[in-house]
Amino acid sequence: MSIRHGLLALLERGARYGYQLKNEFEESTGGTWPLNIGQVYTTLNRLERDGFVRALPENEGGQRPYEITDQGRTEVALWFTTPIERASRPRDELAIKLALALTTPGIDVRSVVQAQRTSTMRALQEYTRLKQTDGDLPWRLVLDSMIFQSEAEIRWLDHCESSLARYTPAKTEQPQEVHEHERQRA
Amino acid sequence: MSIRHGLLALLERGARYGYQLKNEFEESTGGTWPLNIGQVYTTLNRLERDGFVRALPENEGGQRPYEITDQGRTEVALWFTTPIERASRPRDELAIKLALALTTPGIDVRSVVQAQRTSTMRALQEYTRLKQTDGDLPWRLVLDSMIFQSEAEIRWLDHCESSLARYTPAKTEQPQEVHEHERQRA
DNA sequence: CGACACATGTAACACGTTACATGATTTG
DNA sequence: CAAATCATGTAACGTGTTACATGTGTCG
Repeated sequence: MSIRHGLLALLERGARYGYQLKNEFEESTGGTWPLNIGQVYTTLNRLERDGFVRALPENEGGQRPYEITDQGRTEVALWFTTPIERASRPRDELAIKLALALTTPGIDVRSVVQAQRTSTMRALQEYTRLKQTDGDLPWRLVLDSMIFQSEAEIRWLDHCESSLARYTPAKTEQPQEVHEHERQRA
Repeated sequence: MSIRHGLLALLERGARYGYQLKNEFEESTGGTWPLNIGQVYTTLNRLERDGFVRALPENEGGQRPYEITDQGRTEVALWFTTPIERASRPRDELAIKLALALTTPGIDVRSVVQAQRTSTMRALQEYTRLKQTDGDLPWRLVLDSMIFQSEAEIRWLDHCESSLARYTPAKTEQPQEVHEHERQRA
């Protein structure tokens, strides 16, 4: 529902037409999440269907602006004041993947973890590099969000690895060739 | 694509039928992400359509197990070895919300941030409480993931607030004797 | 003129959600 | 017997993605 509400929030600043909405949406997050223009028009139709926006007559430039309705304003206000619960967010694919990797035979969880960490660290470096660039406050905060999330992910991956080490006897990590795998568990 | 790949990974352990898959999927993440049973059957149909699984004949118990195909095995392996990029994840609704709140007139960003923090901290407490309970490793790691993410979110929210303070002159920070309900909007 | 940005829209499709319909088996 | 659990499936709908079709205006 981010696009729906996002566009609605943009319309609260005044009437806008599709192309404008796409640009302002992308600008406000520094192009972090590109928005397909087609999506804008379908979303606007749905918003109109639900009574949150109203299409204005086509203007001189051949543009078709939309304006927000009172119902739309209520909806935006509700969106802003209602916190986002973790349970209502999409399933965390990475967590699912690792959880399943643990119990899938023939999968080396450690290499899964390591490949992910390498990728995430590269992303983190790119975000940090981008931070040197200057931009407006909204964009910088979005970027910071990515950074905080990446850091948390790396920490979690490290944590997974050490939890793993505690549960499964290390294979051939270093030259410690103890035959741990013979050990039995109660 | 988490369900699709999740079910496929479960099928790599052996043939399973729908109901079984639902249960194993939920168990492996400790019920963090409940899975609608209807979704399982539609997903199985799509997986079959795409050649990743094969329906087996109905057995004595009236169950209809599916088995993974070679193509399916390749797909699972690819899933496990390919890191998940941040760009390929769903848009971060919270980041979008805050970015837009900053430039939406009449929205008090600070209260948005605070409401979210309160909610997130409550969730974090609940996760921490759950950690006392015992469960298997996959579930504990999923829980840890939620904890790490919540902590990162709180850190980010704090960071947003202090960035905000640097940009907009603080209003009435300490003595909150203002009757909030009297406040007018431009 | 040709390329590019501006601007609107549709169609087909993917995944996911909810609700509904149906029946068998187990258990208090 | 009634209720709960097990088990399969379908229908309707929602958001989001991609690709396509179309047209105007501008600028080198």
